[in-house]
Amino acid sequence: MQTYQDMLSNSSLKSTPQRLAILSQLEAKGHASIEEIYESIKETFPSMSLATIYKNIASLKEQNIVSEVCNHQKPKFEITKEPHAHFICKRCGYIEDIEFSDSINSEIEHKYPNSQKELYIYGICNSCR
Amino acid sequence: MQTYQDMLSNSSLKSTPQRLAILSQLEAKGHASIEEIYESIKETFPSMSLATIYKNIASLKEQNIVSEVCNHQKPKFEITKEPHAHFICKRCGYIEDIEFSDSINSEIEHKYPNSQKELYIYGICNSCR
DNA sequence: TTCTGTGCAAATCTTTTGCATGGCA
DNA sequence: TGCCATGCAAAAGATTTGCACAGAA
Repeated sequence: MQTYQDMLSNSSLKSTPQRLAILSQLEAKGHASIEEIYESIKETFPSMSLATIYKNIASLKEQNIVSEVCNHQKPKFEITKEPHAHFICKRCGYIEDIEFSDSINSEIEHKYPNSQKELYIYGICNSCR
Repeated sequence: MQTYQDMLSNSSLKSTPQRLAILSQLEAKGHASIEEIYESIKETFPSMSLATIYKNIASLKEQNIVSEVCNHQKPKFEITKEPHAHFICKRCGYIEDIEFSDSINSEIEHKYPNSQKELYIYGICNSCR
């Protein structure tokens, strides 16, 4: 299993406490917005700057270490994992990782071959209903 | 077939040249961002204000006359139609309306009943590849 | 030691709001 | 005529940038 250190040294990015903190927050929360990452890191790491989070999310995205998840509120981020689908609440922005049957996956692969695709379902989650 | 006038008078919104212009731009373009709508309306309707577009998109969304389509760039909007799926390019934001087989639709309906769901596929479009 | 990363503050967008005026029903 | 809608300008929010200093390799 790859550590954050490994992920960073395999990329062109240096390992810094700020980057490790961002990655471990993303791991803990699963999905989080810039502001959410900032607020929770600040508690234990008060010198962390918001600009640093913006810059690092941008470089971690470029290196494909984190991925952006679209929703109807603020953009959220997750650590890049095996390809998987998302269920996303249109109202509150709640995100859930989901799996589909092989038949769906192959129908979609057939329609959109080699397109690095991700499947999303936007709806209203149980607690918003 | 419903005209824009009909849509507006069936809602609580008055018919104004600005609203009609926004709806006809959305119809012409299929999908467009606030800025794109603004730029193209301004050509023939220079007094149109950007704030008016923001306000109207918000009220047209509330009335479910237009819908928001998430992508990795700026939010885009479309006139609300029959439920349908979208293919969206992660790189350039290109949006295409798509249809799925009944088997996919029913598998998804089974997993997420009554959740006003919309299916999206994010990938890389042909011209970006 | 070198060069990238960080933090701050300023700059730049983007979006929202308040208010006086205009225009639809 | 009564209200809702518009346009402007200001305010508020979100994101990016420049630069001097700090710290990873």
